[in-house]
Amino acid sequence: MSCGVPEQWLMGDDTLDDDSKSLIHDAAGWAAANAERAVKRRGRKPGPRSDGPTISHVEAERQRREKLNRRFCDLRAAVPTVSRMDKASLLADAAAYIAELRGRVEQLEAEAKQAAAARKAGHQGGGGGCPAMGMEAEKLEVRVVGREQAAVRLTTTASRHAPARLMGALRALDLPVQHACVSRVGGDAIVQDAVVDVPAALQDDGCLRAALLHVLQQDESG
Amino acid sequence: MSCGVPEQWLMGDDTLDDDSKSLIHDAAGWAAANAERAVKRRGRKPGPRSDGPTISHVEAERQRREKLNRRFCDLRAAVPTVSRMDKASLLADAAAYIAELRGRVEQLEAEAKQAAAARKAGHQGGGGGCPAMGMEAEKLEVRVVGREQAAVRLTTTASRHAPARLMGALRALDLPVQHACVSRVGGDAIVQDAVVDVPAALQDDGCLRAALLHVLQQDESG
DNA sequence: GTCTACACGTGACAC
DNA sequence: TGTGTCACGTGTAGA
Repeated sequence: MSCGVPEQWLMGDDTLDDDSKSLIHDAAGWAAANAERAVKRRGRKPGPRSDGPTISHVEAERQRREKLNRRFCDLRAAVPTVSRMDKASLLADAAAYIAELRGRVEQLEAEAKQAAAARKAGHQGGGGGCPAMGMEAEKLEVRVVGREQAAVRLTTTASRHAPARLMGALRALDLPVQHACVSRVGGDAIVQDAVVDVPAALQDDGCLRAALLHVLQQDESG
Repeated sequence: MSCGVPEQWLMGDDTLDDDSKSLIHDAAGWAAANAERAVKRRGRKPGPRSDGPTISHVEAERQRREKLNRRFCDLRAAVPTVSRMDKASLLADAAAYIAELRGRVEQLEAEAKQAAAARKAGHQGGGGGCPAMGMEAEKLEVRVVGREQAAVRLTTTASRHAPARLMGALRALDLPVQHACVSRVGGDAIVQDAVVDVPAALQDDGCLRAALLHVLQQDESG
């Protein structure tokens, strides 16, 4: 098996099939197993015994010890941080590792929850279906310039993803962006300047601005 | 202490201060402790012994057993899923619990890495998912700069509304835009430069680029 | 030599 | 009833 123990644990029962079901209850079988166990035998000697009903008890206890040691081996394989090859230290390390893992799970789950909450926020307008919420801090300026182009400036203070909103609105109106510049000032204020192509039907400041505002109000998410 | 064991574990050493440092090496102290230990004494009888140098060995072994049982108690407290009050079962449950925790940590970390890329469009198309159409004329460069920011450059030639796509992708990944600049050159080629905030989980060039590409591929419309 | 850790056989419970 | 688990004292091996 060789689970990494120094040279002990899982005593010399190498020839005994470790099926954990091979119960040897007759004296002959136990004697054979005991003879093969002679190598690297630690504990007390068998001593003078009168073979009675206790011999099955001895074997049962032996198998119990084997099972326990096997479990120790498994646990040792499951714990990556093993300070010493000691049984007691292994138990302590296992408990510490479990605590560490649980802490990491807790932190990761909290992060996931927070991220999900932050992402879901805004999509569900908190105070009723008024789509104009948050527009108080927005200002949209539009000026048609030249023959088929317009300059657009959107200033926001409470829109985490205002760039996506403006670009999405321009796409919704099919206004190709010729140039754009986004700057965040002071953490939450965002100034966006853009130059877009404008079809003939929208070459009016008020008309274009109304169309853009209408589309912007459809997308209040962040 | 009462860590939840049935009525055993932490044998009748109730009067012995469990400081794990009270070494009783003199015969009188051991005799007193042994007398108080008389209640609920399991194991073998003392038998006819000639009080010699073994008495300290007995006490040392006793303290080792106590320490081991204490560790068992601690481990039991750390494992929430205890099937049986058995020592071997506790070891197996601890190993299983560690495996479960590790699996959860792995999954959560993977989820955190992927951020909310899967939130935009819920599982579209079961066929492997190679929507590389139209991507030949696109190039995305990502470089994490500074502590929590990244520079992104998207160059496109066949995407009429590439600005909306990039900003939408940045919103989908919840990457706030600090600065951005869009320039159209020659009619259909568009160069976009942006500086975005990046959470700790995505502060890796390859990881961030993969996430952005994945989201960009969801939005091939124009 | 001491000290630490372990396996063993064994008596005693408990179900 | 036995069957399973535990604590105990002990012998032993390594540092």
